[in-house]
Amino acid sequence: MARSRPTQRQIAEEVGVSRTTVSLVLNNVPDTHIRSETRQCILGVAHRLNYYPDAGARRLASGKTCTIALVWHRGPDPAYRDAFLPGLLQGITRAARHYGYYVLFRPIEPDDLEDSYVELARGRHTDGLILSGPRFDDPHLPQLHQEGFPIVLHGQLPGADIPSVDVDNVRGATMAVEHLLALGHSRIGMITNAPLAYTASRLRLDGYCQALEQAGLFYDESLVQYGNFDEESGQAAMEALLALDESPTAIFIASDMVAMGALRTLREKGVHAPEDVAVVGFDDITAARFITPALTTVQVPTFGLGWSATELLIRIIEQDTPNKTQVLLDTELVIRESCGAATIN
Amino acid sequence: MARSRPTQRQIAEEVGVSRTTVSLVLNNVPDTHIRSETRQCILGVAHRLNYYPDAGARRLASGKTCTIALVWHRGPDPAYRDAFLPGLLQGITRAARHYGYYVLFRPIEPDDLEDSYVELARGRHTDGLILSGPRFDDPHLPQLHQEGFPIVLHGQLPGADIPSVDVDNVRGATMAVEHLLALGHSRIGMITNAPLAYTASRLRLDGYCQALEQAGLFYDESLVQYGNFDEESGQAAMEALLALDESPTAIFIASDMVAMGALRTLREKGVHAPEDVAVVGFDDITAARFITPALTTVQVPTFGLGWSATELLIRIIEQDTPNKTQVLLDTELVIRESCGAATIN
DNA sequence: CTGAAAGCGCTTACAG
DNA sequence: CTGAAAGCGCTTACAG
Repeated sequence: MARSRPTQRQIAEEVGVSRTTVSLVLNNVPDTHIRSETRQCILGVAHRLNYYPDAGARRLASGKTCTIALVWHRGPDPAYRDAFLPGLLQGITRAARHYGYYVLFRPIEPDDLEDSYVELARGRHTDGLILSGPRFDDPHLPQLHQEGFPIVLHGQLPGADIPSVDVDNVRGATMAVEHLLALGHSRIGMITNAPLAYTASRLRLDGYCQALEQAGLFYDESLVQYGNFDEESGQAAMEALLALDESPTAIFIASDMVAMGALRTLREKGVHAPEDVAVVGFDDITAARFITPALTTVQVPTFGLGWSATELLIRIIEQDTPNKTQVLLDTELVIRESCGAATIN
Repeated sequence: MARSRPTQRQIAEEVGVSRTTVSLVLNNVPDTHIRSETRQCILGVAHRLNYYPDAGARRLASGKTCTIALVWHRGPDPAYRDAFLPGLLQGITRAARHYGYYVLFRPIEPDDLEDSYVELARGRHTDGLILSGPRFDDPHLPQLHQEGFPIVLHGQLPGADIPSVDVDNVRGATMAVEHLLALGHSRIGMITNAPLAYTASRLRLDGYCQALEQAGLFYDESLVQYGNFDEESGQAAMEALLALDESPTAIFIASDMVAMGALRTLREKGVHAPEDVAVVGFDDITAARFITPALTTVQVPTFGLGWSATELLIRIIEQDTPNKTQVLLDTELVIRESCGAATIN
């Protein structure tokens, strides 16, 4: 890039007009009546010169970066979270583009310094942050929020009033269990997606309980096992459920990744799904439709989460904060083979 | 961010020193001997004031953005390409961070204007581009490259001398086929990952041919079917192979996604893998290890591709261009169940 | 309808 | 060892 790029000054000189006018025209500033000829002329020269405004200069002068950042906590199980990344990122970048923003991507590894994203805000690299996978023990998050820096969480931080976008975990879980109930099951087990310290995990368990209660069934603690993001945890949990005196006829597994392990165990033990036990997962990862039996699951709207988070963030940035800054998105039940619904009809 | 942020000027005034000195100290400019006390004092005040340099101002003054962009062509089958995104992005962001760069993410939808990434370069949003999934018919790519704008391709553009990083598709395919040969197969079919217009597709077919030739086997056109990124194409291709008078005893499928369809067809037809037909895939998508039988496949080093592309790009940006600007990364064969190797021993 | 001018917060020769 | 000064390329009141 040795050759010097065209500037507004050059255009101004060539057209014989002030730089102000050039800036006004190029930015299409409203309420500024420039003679149509002048306007056309400026636009023409800009185009001929192949002019693009310098991002750095514009940022400095305007005080806006027109950039948002996605801060991506990889979390305890990177592979699990990676399953959501493409959809989320697409939702974010599409919305950002739609509103004229750029997207900076900043992953935070588990062992990264926790403040590694603070400079993005403080150093004015970005006008706002989407923080995916917020940590309880992150001291900078509440502080930045307090100072008025625009932040939207993907996920939730209980007790904090920070704007957030998340999937409606309770309803998703309820839906899954209601589906199993509707198929005639009354002894329904559950494997959580993770330890209950994780908000999503707690909420999905709540949904399970609510659905049972609604159906007039009692909560049986022995039917609940705890997953831990990965396949192995699913295998262990499923083994425990199969070892019960009276094992469940249906199981809601609050994570497809965990369900992969559970299904493996069923296969190894010669227990058939859905004939011997019906299974419904959660997340709808890619593998869900390739596994045998194809997994009935609760689909997380990753694109929608990204889009909503971005829209919310941009409204906050542009001082148009909506009343409701805690958004929950609905899930959809994707019926495949593992629940037995297809076989029944 | 109403409250005004601290600036170098403020630090300078507080310490009683010029702004030049502050800048020098804060940037740790070498060969500039500032008195140690002054230095400490400046650093101290900067820290106390919670000073972070303004990114926009710095960009404007220095002419560097310290940012690279990943331009991500979603391609004809977004779902397929999404499988590589997390790994690639992680490689890129890790390397970028290591060298002090930020990463802008810019997806290009199939129907986007082709020039949608040009402004990133021309408007000085970034010091260089990684372009994943380059298009033949993209007129801006050669032009930007010609002008000396730093670009590294992820993938290849035959005939262009643009720096690029790619997986060694030929060797990967050869390795897969050699594995099947070593298991005693001599009638080995192939399903391509995509039409041959795609470079990777062509190269993987080449690798297949080379391995056969090396083994003294003849290329039998009827054993080669053409996939098209997705499951459905895999089903169709597999059906065609099964319909042959003498169907192959082993099949190399140059895409795991396509292999998912092929395996489905086998299952439906009651043909067992690996007993009746051995299968080896390519890519190692997440589903490969969850499917039954678990898919033996050629693993694409997504992280490594991202890291290498970034390193190469940054060397080019920093005028330290290596001699070799076309990089091919090795693959690794991941042996699972579908090839029968595990069963044999 | 358009222009002269200040200013955004840095970096970087240049001078001492 | 340190400072005065110019300049990066924009935007934006303000004035006419």
